[in-house]
Amino acid sequence: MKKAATVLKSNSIRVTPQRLGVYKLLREEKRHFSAEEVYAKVKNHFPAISLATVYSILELLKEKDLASEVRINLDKASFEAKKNEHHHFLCKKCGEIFDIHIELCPTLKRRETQGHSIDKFQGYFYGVCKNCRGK
Amino acid sequence: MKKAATVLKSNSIRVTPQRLGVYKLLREEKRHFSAEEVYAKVKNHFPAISLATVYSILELLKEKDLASEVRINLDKASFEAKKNEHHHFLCKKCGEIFDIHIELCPTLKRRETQGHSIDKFQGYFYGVCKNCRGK
DNA sequence: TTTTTATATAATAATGATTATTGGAAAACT
DNA sequence: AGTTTTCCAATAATCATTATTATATAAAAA
Repeated sequence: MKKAATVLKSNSIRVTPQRLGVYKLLREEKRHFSAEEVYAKVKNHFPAISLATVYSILELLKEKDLASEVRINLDKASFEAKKNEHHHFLCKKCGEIFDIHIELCPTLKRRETQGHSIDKFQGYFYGVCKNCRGK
Repeated sequence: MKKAATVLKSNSIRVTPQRLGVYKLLREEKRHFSAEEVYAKVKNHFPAISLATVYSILELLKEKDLASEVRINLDKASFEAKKNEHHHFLCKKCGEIFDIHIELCPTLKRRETQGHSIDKFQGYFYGVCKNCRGK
């Protein structure tokens, strides 16, 4: 895997420690983070970083297609490093988000439906996760 | 179709003019409303109603499964009267939300995946709607 | 390496959606 | 009617996100 700094540069993002910190966090821990969580984590390395900076870095990574925002939670956004198209599952007990890798049916893969042209499709699943089942 | 007041009663919701107003709006105009839009509309009939009341009524309708909340928009919730399971399309040009009625593939109809049990599936489509295409 | 220049950051403040509170009004029950 | 319960309006409070701005810093130029 390419070094994080190289990826940023090749996307014409000026490399700063804060940006590197946020991007590496998303790439290395392969889970979903709220902006607050990113802030808390990155703060360990850069105590002076501010929440607003975290938001602006996340926005930048989104624009450059290095991160994506998931809105399966009703109250706040989650962020993850960009991966192949996949879908999400939200556990209503523990609140954790899981990636769902499922091959979608042809109907959902169409790039057009009812006259609308489709750029992107996101599948959101809700239920109880395997850890919480039987508790 | 049953009268709105009857539906509320049979769901053990005490009928008040405000509740009736909100519920009838969602049932009769079959589109998606933000809380602000519901407020503006219902205000025509009940000038004294407050936004907080609108939120609390929407919450109540959701609990009783008479309305549902859609979060295809990143910044605010949309509400609609409960219908059969369907999916949503958000136009990135005009911001309008359209219902998408598509038969799901068997994979998505499973009530279980990767060990998680699934209550609900929501498909979100993003793109350019038929009205905005070719503009 | 130093200087320059543009951009990024920190530290607020501001905004906008949603939720909590509270006192008083209306409905249901006795 | 009197009592109790629930509802509602009118804030105020909260929480996520965005805007602002003065200072700091990375990359480019000298």
